[in-house]
Amino acid sequence: MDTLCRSTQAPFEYALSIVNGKWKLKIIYELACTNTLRYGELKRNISKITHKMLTAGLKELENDGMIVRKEFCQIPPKVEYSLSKKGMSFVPILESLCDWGKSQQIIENGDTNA
Amino acid sequence: MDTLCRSTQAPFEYALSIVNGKWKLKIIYELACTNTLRYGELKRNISKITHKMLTAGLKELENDGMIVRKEFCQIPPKVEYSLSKKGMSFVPILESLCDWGKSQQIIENGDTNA
DNA sequence: CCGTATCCAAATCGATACTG
DNA sequence: CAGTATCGATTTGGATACGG
Repeated sequence: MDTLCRSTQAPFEYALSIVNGKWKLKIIYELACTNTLRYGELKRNISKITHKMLTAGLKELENDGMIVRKEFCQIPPKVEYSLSKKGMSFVPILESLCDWGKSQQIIENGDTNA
Repeated sequence: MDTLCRSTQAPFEYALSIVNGKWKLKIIYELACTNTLRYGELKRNISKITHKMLTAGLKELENDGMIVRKEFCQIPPKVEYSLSKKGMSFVPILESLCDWGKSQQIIENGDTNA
């Protein structure tokens, strides 16, 4: 097993810089599930997240080009968030993460480590 | 794009509970690259990590069954870490993360978000 | 060499109030 | 409704000392 090596380190760090954080993956996951969500919907969907954390997370992901923020100029305000192209290209990784989680949850008993 | 849905949420949270953390993925990555590493080698390889963070991260990953800790009873002590079966099953995800990072780094210019 | 414990600084978080 | 600002409280993190 040596498909990972020093040459993959920079891309790896780059990916982590975007995705590593307490709420980042959850936000992306949520948008991947539902395509488009308003701020309040995200807030309600992501259990335990606070206002502050969500706004911070959304801003960072937007700055990193992962999500698109669409603001409707109206009163009361309305803002919709969705994944960008870049964000969508990340979805397969979320899927493998889910698959992995599922398979490991199933094992979780007769597990003999290597 | 609706391959992710409510039914994948539990596995997703499970995966995050193991892998979400400032250093977890880097530790796993490092072990995936080199198979077996002593504590001191890990410490040297992972840039910026401190003693405290590394020991904490290793312990959690060990508790979650991702890595195997092999202690040699000798003076001076020697401890080797490596990925468990479970940890190894996670490596493909690291690879896709690297691939994704690489492709996005390449784009990073003529990028028109969706 | 590896790991634990401790102390203190710094970053993060949660609740809340306020603006457009 | 969406977002910013602020202020304690809690958590995390770094440096260091010590023990097996």
